[in-house]
Amino acid sequence: MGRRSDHSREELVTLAVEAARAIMVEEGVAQVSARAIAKRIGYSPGTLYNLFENIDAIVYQVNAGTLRELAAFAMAALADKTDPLERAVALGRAYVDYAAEHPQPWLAVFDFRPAPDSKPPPLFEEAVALLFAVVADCLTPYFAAGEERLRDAAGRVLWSGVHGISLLHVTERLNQPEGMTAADMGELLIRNFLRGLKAKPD
Amino acid sequence: MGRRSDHSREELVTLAVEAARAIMVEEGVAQVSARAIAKRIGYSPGTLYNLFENIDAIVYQVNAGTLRELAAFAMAALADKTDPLERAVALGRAYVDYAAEHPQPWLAVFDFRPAPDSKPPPLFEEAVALLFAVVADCLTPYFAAGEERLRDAAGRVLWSGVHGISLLHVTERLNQPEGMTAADMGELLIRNFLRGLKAKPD
DNA sequence: CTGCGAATTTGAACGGCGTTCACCGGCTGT
DNA sequence: ACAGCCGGTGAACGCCGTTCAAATTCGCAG
Repeated sequence: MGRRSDHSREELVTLAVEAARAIMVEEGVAQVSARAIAKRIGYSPGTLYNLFENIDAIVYQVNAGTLRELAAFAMAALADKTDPLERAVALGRAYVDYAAEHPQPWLAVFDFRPAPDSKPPPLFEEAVALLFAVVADCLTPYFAAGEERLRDAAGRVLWSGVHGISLLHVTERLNQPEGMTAADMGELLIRNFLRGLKAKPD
Repeated sequence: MGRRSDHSREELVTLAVEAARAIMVEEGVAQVSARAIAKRIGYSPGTLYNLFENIDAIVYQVNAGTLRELAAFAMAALADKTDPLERAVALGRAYVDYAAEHPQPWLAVFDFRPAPDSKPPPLFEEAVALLFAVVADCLTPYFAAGEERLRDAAGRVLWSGVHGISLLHVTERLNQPEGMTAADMGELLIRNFLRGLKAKPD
């Protein structure tokens, strides 16, 4: 064949990314391959290399969408909450719930490990920075003025902790006691950690 | 060639697992391949399939060793501690430090995802159960008799949290503030969480 | 409407992966 | 000494990512 132009370049990019996401959801990130995507969109593998530098670039696009969706989901969960503690709890629950509902895309985001020489993708920096703004906001009441560094550290700790719970849950290694969901575990972490912060002057 | 017998079957297994570990340490788990292992030990790839069902089985053996080493390292860190809080902190530090010092093998343990249909490997259950015995022990003073379920949940939460910190640290996404190590973050988590537990009757 | 250059798609090809298995040769028991 | 078995071999299969010369179609100038 030759030139076809039944799709514009942009449409093709969208098609490819959507196909990749579909494969990811249905079969896991490991099954996302150039040949599999090409077959789905009715083009040949070579075409993908006119649109993307490599397959990782496609996965990266999918991951970007996943992070955007996660952020939107988390923000929606905060919409009606004003109390800092309740906001923190809701944020944690949203994080764990999103991961549980979209395990493959969520895992793909964190399984993506750029080669050590390649530039670090701005994705995490951005998305996580956004999340941290909210977390830091929830934590502000727990710290005196001038303690922003400590507050930010606490925010990172809290996020890391909830992330760990999510990860072990999604990979089926959390083994939470029956009657308790992964989100409950996250809430346990957040409430006790923050209660510990408040009790700090001991 | 034909039969060689310059190594017994057991020696061959050991050689293969050691070679796999060496590749893992030097180049990451992704570079561990049948051909690479075979080349290192001076045999052909086919030989490995007389010894192991597949390559995952070799990685699994390496991971088993890693978990044993991690457990030993953690236990050693506890040897001179008696106070439950200090034991918990020391355990967390040991976990984070071990991961930081052996990033590739440690990552390989958690990157290993058995196919959903295959039997879940007893490795994690075992190793983590051992770790939990220690964690639960540290947490006992924080719970009344009859609250063992809650205590165990708290133990899992704490481990998950420290694990998350380790993971994000090793994959360079923790972004801790300067002057603060990943182990410090773990300690922050543990101390505040446990202080929160103690303060529970609020 | 014709023809041609440019743009785009293709798919064979390369080297690598896990895995299989028919073959072959050295070891061992007789 | 010799047969037979054990176990190592490596070519082969079907995947993977990636490249690129060739083929084809599009759009435009004349």
